[in-house]
Amino acid sequence: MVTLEDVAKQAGVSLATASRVLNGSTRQVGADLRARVERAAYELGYRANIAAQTLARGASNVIGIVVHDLTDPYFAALADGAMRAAAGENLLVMVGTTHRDPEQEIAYVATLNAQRVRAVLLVGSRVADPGVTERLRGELDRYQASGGRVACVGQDLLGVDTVAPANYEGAAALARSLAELGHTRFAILAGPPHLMTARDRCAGFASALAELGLPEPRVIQGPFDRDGGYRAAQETGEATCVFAVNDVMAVGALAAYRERGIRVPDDVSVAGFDDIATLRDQVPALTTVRLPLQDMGARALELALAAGEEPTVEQVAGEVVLRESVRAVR
Amino acid sequence: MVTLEDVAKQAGVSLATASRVLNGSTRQVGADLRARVERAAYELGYRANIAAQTLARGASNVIGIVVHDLTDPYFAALADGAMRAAAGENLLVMVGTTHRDPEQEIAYVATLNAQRVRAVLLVGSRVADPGVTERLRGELDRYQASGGRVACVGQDLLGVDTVAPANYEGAAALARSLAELGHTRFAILAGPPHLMTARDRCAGFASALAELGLPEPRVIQGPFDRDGGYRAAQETGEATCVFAVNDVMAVGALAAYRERGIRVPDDVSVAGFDDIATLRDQVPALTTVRLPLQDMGARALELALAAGEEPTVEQVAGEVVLRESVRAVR
DNA sequence: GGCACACTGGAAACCGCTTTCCTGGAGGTC
DNA sequence: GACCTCCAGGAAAGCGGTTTCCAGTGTGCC
Repeated sequence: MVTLEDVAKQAGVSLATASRVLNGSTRQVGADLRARVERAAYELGYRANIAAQTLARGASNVIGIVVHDLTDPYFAALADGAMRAAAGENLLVMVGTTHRDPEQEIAYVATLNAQRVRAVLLVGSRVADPGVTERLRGELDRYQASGGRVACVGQDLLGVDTVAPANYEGAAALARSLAELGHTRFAILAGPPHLMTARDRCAGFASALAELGLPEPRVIQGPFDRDGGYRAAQETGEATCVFAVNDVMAVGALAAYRERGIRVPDDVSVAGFDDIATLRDQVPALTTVRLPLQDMGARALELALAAGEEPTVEQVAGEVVLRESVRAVR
Repeated sequence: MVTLEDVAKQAGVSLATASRVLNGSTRQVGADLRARVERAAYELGYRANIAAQTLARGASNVIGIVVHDLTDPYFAALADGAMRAAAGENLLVMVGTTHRDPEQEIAYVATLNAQRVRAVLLVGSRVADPGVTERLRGELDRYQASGGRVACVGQDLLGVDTVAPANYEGAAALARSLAELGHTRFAILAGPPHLMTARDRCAGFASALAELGLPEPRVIQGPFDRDGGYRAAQETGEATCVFAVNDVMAVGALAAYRERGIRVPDDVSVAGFDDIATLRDQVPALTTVRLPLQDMGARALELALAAGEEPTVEQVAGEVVLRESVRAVR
């Protein structure tokens, strides 16, 4: 491994000079020494040891992103947005996937703290478990105490900068749009009760229905993924309109109805949430609530990096997008 | 920031002892000292500084994965497989996305080298540009010379451990299956000519047709993504069977046909490649060549970590999966 | 009882780089 | 011409760990 010292020696200069030339510094270096150093570095194929730099500078150029599942396009889009923003700031990205295990999430924060990453982005729904939240908070406190920056995408549960999609309001708006089409008997594929995102969307939808004086929707819980939607769709009974709390579940529901010969939207209307790009070509096209996922990811990074005294919570509105998977009744 | 020295001081032991207790070592430490150190570390909330550890140990516990685009489910699946494998080995993962820019890929290798990561995984098609390949090779050489490990998923172009999907053979097998259904007039949505993956799949398909004595397929080039498939599908003319070199393009093609009132598979059969999980619920279900993407990602990491003198090239077979997007003719 | 040996604990060298502090020379001013 | 300032270059002190080497102690064996 060629070190800075090798370069300095070959160029016939001091370590300090070589460092100043190669790795940026406010100090000037004379033209000929500078050239000698650059030449030596090139000839030797020098690559700075970033671990050493990080140690000496006391600051790294890495950020960490913790997501639940990269193969879920929702997280992929958020992560991608954050990574583009990071690339723009010349930051490297460390990605951890928890596969929905909150313990893993806590462990990642600890590890990223040990790595002294500049910022940590927690992407994905918080869970409604005070114990877990408490311990996560503890780990974050420790990290922040040593100068780490944190932002999260999801719920404002941690007292850190947060990009919060308007799950409740978005679902409520969707409910009103669907009610306007004449639907009265609703079902909600609600996901798991401990996931705040699922819960908020479910609650928003249900409360909008209540405000309109419509009958209570049938709420069917289950996993937050495609198969969860598929299975929950078996139990929607008489409902003429089904709201899945995310697009991936909605696609599962579409598959279930298709198999059973139930036509969407003729027999039942289906709506999702998120507006996942990969699913835009579904047939029938999915009615959903669009979230600007990439922007949200990028914004979270910005929030984390901006110093901000008080934690900022940024609400991101969703936009109801009516497509062919729903139709008007009567 | 609490350092090991703080812990040692609080526990009343030497730095060496504290290090041995907390950060793993072959050496034993007496029970009471051990307990004192652990207690002090806990009380102070000590987190080892990994940059320092990396520097001192001369080896990091990080690997790098370079992909083209995380929001493309193909890469997401490969990356996920690799990340699961990495988690099993207790390695952290640094992910870089090139957005299909080969220069970015080279730059990432340089950066990851500077980070002294344990291994680098290059995921995604090589490009048919000798200049780029040459420079990438140079950067990899440098990295490997200093003990770095490299593996790649895609083509065996770099003289490193490679997991190589059988693009040519898979496409050929698909062509034979489709020919068996009676099709004779084919079109290939071929993607861009410089992408080896696209090129190999296209060539495999075409040559199998040739061997069967069938007329030459119409080859339509374009981008490797959904919109590329959508646009290319405008030009398939008289073909009764269209092969898109990946699933995402095939979905684009399906959308194009749908819009134009061309029924799949009644009017035209469509097949893709990869068997992307997120697209399994497409209607009509996509005929494709299944690749075990997650396994491939995991395997690439294994290859990289295993010392291997000679670079291993591991062929991964694809499995033709016939679904409703194709039908027999005549 | 004496001696070799295994083992635990600590001092200190080192990993590769940054940055402070110091030195000497060039240039400017009165 | 003396004095001051400014600046380029180098020596060396860290950054926070790991690990080698050494010393001291307790144990086993003859």
